[in-house]
Amino acid sequence: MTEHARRAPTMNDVAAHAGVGLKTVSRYVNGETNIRPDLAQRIAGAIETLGYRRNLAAASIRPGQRSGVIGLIIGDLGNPYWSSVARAAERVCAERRHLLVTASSEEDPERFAALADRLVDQRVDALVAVPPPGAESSAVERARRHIPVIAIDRPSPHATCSIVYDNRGGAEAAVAVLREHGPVGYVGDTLAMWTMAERYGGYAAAVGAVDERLVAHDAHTMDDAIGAAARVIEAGARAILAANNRAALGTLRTFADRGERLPLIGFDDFELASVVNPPVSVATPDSAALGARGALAAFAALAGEAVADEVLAPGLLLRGSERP
Amino acid sequence: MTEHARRAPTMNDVAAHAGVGLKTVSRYVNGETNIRPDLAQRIAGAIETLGYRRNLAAASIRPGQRSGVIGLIIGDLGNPYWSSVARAAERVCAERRHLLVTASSEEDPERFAALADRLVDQRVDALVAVPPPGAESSAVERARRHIPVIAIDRPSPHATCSIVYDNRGGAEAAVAVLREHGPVGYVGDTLAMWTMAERYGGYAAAVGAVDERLVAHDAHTMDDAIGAAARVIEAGARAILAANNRAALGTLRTFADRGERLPLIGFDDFELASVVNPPVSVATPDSAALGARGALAAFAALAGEAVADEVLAPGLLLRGSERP
DNA sequence: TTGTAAGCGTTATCAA
DNA sequence: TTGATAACGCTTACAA
Repeated sequence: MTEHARRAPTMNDVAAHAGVGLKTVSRYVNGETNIRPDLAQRIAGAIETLGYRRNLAAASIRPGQRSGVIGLIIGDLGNPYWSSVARAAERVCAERRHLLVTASSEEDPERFAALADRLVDQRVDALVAVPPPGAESSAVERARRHIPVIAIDRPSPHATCSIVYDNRGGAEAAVAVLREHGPVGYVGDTLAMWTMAERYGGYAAAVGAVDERLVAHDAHTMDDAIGAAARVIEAGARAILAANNRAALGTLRTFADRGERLPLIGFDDFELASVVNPPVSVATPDSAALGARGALAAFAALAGEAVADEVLAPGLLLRGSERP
Repeated sequence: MTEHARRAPTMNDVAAHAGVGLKTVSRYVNGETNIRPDLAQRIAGAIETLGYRRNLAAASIRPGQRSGVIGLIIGDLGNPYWSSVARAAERVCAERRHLLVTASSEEDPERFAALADRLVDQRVDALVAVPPPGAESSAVERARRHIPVIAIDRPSPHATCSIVYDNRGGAEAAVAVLREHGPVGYVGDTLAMWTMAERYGGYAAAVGAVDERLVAHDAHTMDDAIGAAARVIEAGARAILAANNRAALGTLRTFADRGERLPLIGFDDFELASVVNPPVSVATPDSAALGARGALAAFAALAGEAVADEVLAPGLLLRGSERP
């Protein structure tokens, strides 16, 4: 039951048990080759019988040594967009035999700062983070003094580098497709979010003169999105750009309520987007690519390589809903 | 650029800078109260100007000290079911100011063992893990000698305790609802998976005499699931129990292909299950509860409290698809 | 090839 | 209340 309460055997215990010096055990454990075979045997036996496991935390406190752990701060692990980022980052870490500590900021600057500080204190080797809107800068700056910090999804001026999607370009491309059906409406969330501002910027650039009645920035919740979509449709929109997946779902719900469907392109892919009828087209930042590139940049920075900002081109997945 | 290359200031540096003893800084950093205010001031100043961050990894190597990190091994972070487990566990950890290292086993016993070993080596305080089908026992047993190990989703005989859902009961309840419409078909994955075997067991118990033609255990991929569902329907099923969400999606696709819909209850909730028409009913192990209870059990074990196996009752979410 | 001794950054002991 | 001094489990000179 309380088996684990017993003091864990140390490298010293192994050395004593095997009747060799401490350093020889260290060599063995670290896979160094120059060890007499019979000693190696004895050490292996001692490790086995004692149930010895090396203490990586202890090994890593020496300067120049790394912990083999990467930190990741995303918005919310429960959101498919973010969990996809995390999964991709985890995969890159696993290939390099690193662990990943994942934390959710809930887009709260204070929580973000606390998590970033904690991760630095825990001595993760590098930090991949989605800076929340607002005053994240000091937290990033602080972390940056100790470890490489890669900002993803949104840029951060203090990060080692930033990897973001071309949200603006994605919106422009979507509008270019929708425009032929008539006035394009826009349903999105607050412009305080960098991604939203970028997407709206792309929309505005593509439509030329923005008709404010065709635009909604208050799709904060699903209900808000439903209302916003209804408003935009009633104002005369003949096609809709929904600037995130909540807005897209709300718009779909509004279509159902009104018994009328308009050409629609959403933003951010969502599960089952391909299952509803017609399948929903989306301009989608490939979240997996974000996570993967972020982790890769972290490893590059750790290896001392130069890392540069990246802007990943958004794919436009046309599945059918962009047509009348 | 390479700001972080500089050697990080240590507690000793702070002590020297503030002109106080090492232990006094330690006291200050650990929030102990018996410190002369003026010394506290000097220390705070030194910490600020030096940009000192304490090294939690170094602090935790002392026996009896904990790392403040919990390990979690799930099937795949990219799967909403598992990411929901992770998110719930993370939330419980965050409340207790702990970090969570999440790793995906991909249901591979070897990968699982490697991850469990690594997490123990990294000295996480406790391990919450989903044991993959097959020979996980030795890995759990090994980890168990060092730290509490909580098995979730599936039982493990070597774990400190196991927290699972009543899959059998959920399947029985679902069949009880579907039965009135005629022969109930079953679409699921291999019985080598503990959860599948339990669900199928519940199905078999509820239908009494199983008609093998109405049963498919080969829904490994979405395509397989589509084929399996078609077979079961053609064999005369008048209602379907889909034993995981892939099976449910495949069955929905088959309905669409055939232009015919049967009463359906799925297993494991999925995003947008409530959005498709009609909304899909599911017998759902509340994955969030699994993660939360798992983490809570880990903390209980760490606190020296007795922990016991738990079987969480599955909820049956009837949304409409269970009717003709 | 092997082992001793000196750290690494922190916490704990204990005498001042 | 304070601060030498000794751990903690490991790695790394440096000898042997």
